[in-house]
Parts: sequence; structure tokens; C-alpha cells
Amino acid sequence: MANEKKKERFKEEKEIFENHIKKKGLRRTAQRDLILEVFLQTEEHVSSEDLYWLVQQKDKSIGYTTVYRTLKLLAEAGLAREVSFGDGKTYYEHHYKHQHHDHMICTECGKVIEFFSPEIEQLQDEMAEKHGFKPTYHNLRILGICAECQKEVSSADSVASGAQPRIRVIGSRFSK
Amino acid sequence: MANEKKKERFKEEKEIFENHIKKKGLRRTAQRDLILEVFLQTEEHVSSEDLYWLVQQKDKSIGYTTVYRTLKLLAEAGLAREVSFGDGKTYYEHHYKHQHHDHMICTECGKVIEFFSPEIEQLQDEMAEKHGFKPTYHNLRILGICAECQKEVSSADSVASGAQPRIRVIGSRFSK
DNA sequence: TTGATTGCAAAGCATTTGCATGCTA
DNA sequence: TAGCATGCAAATGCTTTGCAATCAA
Repeated sequence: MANEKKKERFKEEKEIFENHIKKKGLRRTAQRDLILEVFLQTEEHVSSEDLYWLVQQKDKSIGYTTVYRTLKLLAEAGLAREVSFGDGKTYYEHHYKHQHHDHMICTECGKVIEFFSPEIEQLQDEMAEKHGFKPTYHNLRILGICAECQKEVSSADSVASGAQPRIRVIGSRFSK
Repeated sequence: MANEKKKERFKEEKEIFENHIKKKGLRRTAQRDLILEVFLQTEEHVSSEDLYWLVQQKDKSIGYTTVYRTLKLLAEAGLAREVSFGDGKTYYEHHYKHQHHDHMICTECGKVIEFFSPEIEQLQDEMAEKHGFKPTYHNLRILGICAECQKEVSSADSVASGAQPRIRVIGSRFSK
């Protein structure tokens, strides 16, 4: 994305956060500003822990708790969205003006590939309607083996042994 | 499902479990047999805790740990599948000779509606192929408001306040 | 000044592990 | 008999909460 456009979006996101804070009768603080700032600089998915360490690099005095609480606030404000990849941690991804997407997760290396299919979205809405269900959010994960890991793994042992994804590495350069 | 057919399936599942046990050099025990038996009698989704209490009703001496460990075994054997509905607990659903399905989860009452769409399945496989990704399992959750709760909720407050599903009640009689 | 916010430590939860005892094969 | 299984208690890992001190409005 062009740098100008990005800056513009950041500005909007900061405004949204400030409005949310105001609307709920909360207070703007240096910590919250910094955490939002750092979050905006991230790409893809960050866990609370990830963000904590990133924030630490800018200000050692900020506590774990504050990062947790602020991430919840960001989610409430509609700037972030909580996602889980099956390793027990909560990850946050950008929500504002970011196209919704789904994830393929490699159970070998933990890589996360983002994808988007308007056809799947549409079918989901149709299924929901069929049940009188009003969808607010959805979330599709495909677990499997990514292209690289397919080359490396010859035997199917690791798959047969009840593979449970233990995701560490998050990253994908496949999606657009 | 007809009762005869069910009995037949239970028998197959017990055999599968025994084979899995043997293949891995493990041992058949009364506890494992009972836990499998109780699991087979359940419908829909059970948490480890749910199953623990059900098992307790038949044998007070069985510990939490054994239920946990046995559920993992069942998943390994292909009889159960782990699913999560966003409340931090792990649920188990039947896997053997049960058609794959996805879930709609009501963020108001926690009801879980099962559904299946061959079209969505197909599109998922196509998306995976496009990325050279070999899918082993997938998992689609649609969060929203079920038909009943839509009637009751007039204001949109509960939705706007960053609703996080805290699912307790699991059950659905909508799906076939 | 008032009451929200912070950071620490402690508490909560679901799940896992260590270990002595018990039991299958 | 060997060594896997069990059940308890303790440990773990992530997240939340209580609270006194601090700070925004």
C-alpha cells in the first residue's frame, strides 16, 4: 500500500480510537496511544505477547496487563479482531479497512496463509439465512500442509500421530 | 438413526479404538472402555468437563486426568475431533462415520447450529489447491444471532459492546 | 478533585505433568 | 514381571482481577 494512504488510514484509526474512548467515558493515556501506535505498525497477526515485546522496545515501563486491556479496547473499537490459530493464544489482526480474509494454517511449520473467496462468503450468508441466523462475523480455518512442507515430508508419520498445530511462526507472503 | 445401525457403529468404533491401542503398544483398561462407552452415547459436542461428569455418574473413581488423556486418544484414533467455540474450552464431537459439518454459534445464547454445505467444501478445496496447500481438516464458524434471540433483542447494545462469545449451552435441534 | 488507569502480584481456568501405586499383557 | 495407566497434587501457560498509587479531565 502507498505510504500516503497508510498514513491517512493510521490517522483515521487514531480518531476512531479516540472517539471510542470518549463515547465510553474512558480516558486517553500515553500508554494507550503508544500501544495503538505500535499495533498500527504491525502486519498480519500479533499475539498479546508479541505486542507486549514490541511495546517494551519503546517503553520499558508499560505492563503486560495494560497491553492486554488495550487490545481488548482496540477490538471493541473495531480496529482489531481476535483470532485463534489453535495454539491456545489469542492473536489480533487489523480490522479497519482491511478486507476480511480467512486462514490456511500449516500444521508442520505453523505458517499462516491468508486468502479470500467472495464465493465462500456468499454461500455462508446463504446458509445463515436458511437457518434464520443473522451473522455478525465468521471465521474459516483450513489446516493442512503448505507447499514447502509437502516437499520435505516424505512419510506421513507426523500427520498420522494426531497432529495438533502448535503455531509459533506467523507469516505469509502468499496472500495479496 | 435406527437403533440397529447405531449399535453396529458403536461396535466398529470400539474395534477401531482397540486397534489403535494395540498399534501404539498401549493397554486396554476398564477406564478407557468406560470413557469410550460414555462418549459414544453423547450427541453433538462435549467438553472434557462434560464428559468427566457423565463418566462420574458411572464410576466415581475415574479422574479428570484420565478423561483428558482418553479424549486425546479418541481424537488420535479418529473417533473424535477437537473443536473450539471461542470460550477457551476444547469440545469433542463425533468423527467416525459422521458427516463433516460446520457451526453457527449464537453470541447471545450460545446455541450451536450445525450445517453442511458441499458447495463451501468444494470451494475450500479449490482455494487450497490454488495455494499448493494440502488440506487435512477445516473448520468454519459463523458467529451471529440465532432466530430466537433476534426476536428478543430489540436494541443492538449487546452486539455493539464488542460481544465476545461466552458459550455455555451447547445444543441444536435445527440441523439434520 | 474525582474517578479512570496503571502495574504489580495474586488469582482463575483449562490443561498438562511428575510420581508413587496399580494393573494389563 | 515389565512397564504402561491411573489419580492425585502440583505445575504450567494464558488471561483476568484486586488494589494502592498515579494521572487525565
